[in-house]
Amino acid sequence: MQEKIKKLLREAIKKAFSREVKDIKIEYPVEEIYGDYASSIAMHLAKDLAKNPHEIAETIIKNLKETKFLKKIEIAGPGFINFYLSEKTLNDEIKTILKEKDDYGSGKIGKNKNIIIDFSQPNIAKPLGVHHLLSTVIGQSLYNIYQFLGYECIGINHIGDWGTQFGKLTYAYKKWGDYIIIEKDPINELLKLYIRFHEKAEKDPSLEEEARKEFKKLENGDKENLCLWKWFCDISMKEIQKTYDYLGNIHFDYIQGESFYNDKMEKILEKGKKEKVFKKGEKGSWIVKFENDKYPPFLVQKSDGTTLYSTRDLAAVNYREKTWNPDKILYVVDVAQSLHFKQLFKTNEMLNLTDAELVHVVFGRMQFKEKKMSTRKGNIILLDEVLKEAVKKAEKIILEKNPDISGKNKIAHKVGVGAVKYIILSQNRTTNITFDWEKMLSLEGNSAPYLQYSYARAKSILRKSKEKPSNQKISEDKKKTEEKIRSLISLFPKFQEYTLISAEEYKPNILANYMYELAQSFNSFYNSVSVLRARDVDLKYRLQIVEAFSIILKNGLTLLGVEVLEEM
RNA sequence: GUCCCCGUAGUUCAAUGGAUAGAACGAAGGUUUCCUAAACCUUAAAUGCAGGUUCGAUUCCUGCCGGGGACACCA
Repeated sequence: MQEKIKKLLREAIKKAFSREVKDIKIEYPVEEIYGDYASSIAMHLAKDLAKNPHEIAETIIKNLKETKFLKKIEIAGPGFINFYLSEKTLNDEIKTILKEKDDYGSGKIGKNKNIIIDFSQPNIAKPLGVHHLLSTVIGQSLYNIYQFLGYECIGINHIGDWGTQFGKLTYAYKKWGDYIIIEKDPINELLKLYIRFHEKAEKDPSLEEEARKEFKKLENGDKENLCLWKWFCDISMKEIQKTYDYLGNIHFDYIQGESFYNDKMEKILEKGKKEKVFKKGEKGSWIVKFENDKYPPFLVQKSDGTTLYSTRDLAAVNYREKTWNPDKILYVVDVAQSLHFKQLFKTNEMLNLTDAELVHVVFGRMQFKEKKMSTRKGNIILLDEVLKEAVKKAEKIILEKNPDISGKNKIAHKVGVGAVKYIILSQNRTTNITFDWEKMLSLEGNSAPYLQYSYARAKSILRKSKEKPSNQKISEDKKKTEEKIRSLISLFPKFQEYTLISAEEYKPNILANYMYELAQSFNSFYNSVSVLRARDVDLKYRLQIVEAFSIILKNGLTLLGVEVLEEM
């Protein structure tokens, strides 16, 4: 709809003023009385054309080619053109929804395009903390959205399974580790070793040097260290996978950690040095320098000859280009790494590794009210712990609200986990997120359970509609009924539009906010319009609306990775 | 010191340069003989400060104040 209006406006402006307007923005008016869509184009053109906006708007309207799908067009305020969709357009949309079902809202704009989404990136030997939710859930949602729009998506988990940290861990294990204890509770015991290392290293900085030596041995293929490394990885991944499973709907096409690039970095280093993009730094290290010192130097090889995160990222860009020839690569990573990605992207340009669009999908930090969270010090809120608490809370509420329902465990799991995911997804990713237990465990208001509940209500109506009609007489406020119906169905065509904007901006919260608005409108409708007690045409029509609503809600929640429930 | 991000009701968050700055939680009040009250309906309550650009600024620019982060041998 948005696109259609855009096109019509563009043509009308060309015809009337012989101007090409590239970027016409179609807005959603703040109030329903201002229509379903609006454009402020007349005001933008006013200065250029030296005419007043009203006049321009009138001329544009006169030149609109096709307006049959609209009920009316109005000029309002300082010169807005407001578009009102006709009932027929909205009803046709309902038919489309009922026909397309699970595919409704999907698109083809991504046809023949592929996109790599690099997300989650947990570290080996450390448990998933609650802050890992951000990359994992945002990344997965973008994956779902892009796939829905027709892109071929390649989800990669770039796990942190290489680097100096393994030197630290190896050193710590050799000194204080115990095989049997670790096998019993791998991640926690490895974490303890890691913390112990940092405690000791604070007093004795020479340990850092020891750790670097261990890592160098590892990188040079030392058998013992390699064996230990492999073991650390295996036992950790098993544990991490358990958490992903519990979170649900998390899917990676490839798990290619940093170690995956061990044999792929030499080529990049050679290329960089040969092309003089890599320059000699201090003590025999290699760095990239940027034009006008726009960014600080980018270290790509350490003075002892070993590699870094940056080296592996460059190798990854190269590998991904050669393997998939992607149109885009998204890095769903914390804002703390902004500079790193700026340096990486710029270096990519200098080395010409790929012409794919590289995007750092940044998100804010998770902040904690009480203490600073640091894996090194061991105060970390575990993701498992948060999820389990949320499920527990959901269980409690089920027992209060609907104690006779069957499948309580499953429902509690979907509600609890969904709620936690939704909190992350409903927030604009660029602002820092404040963690607090109360918020994480909140199951009302703007939350996943609210949406799931709305869905369950809709499905309940649909189930009951198959029973025999009550045939009671009802009196209803006709005007109010019409209003509620209009508000609800006019939101339907926007599903696709918001999905598209979410993808363009890499912001699932745009979709989430729409879903909430839709559910609110449905609940308001539910409250004042009776469906099952309506008759004949009304009954049929209202059932169609309810079904259409349920389809959109399900499709949208699926994109967010939140599961719907038939009953709750 | 340099650079980046963020400052919106009591709290946690929305708001593609547009119309009366939206929600949720919390507070005050109301709605169940009727499709699931995990709901619905009212009320009170906010753009850090000072300039600038614009017909129009929470949004763009400058300065200040406050918070977070990054600045080569960690990732």
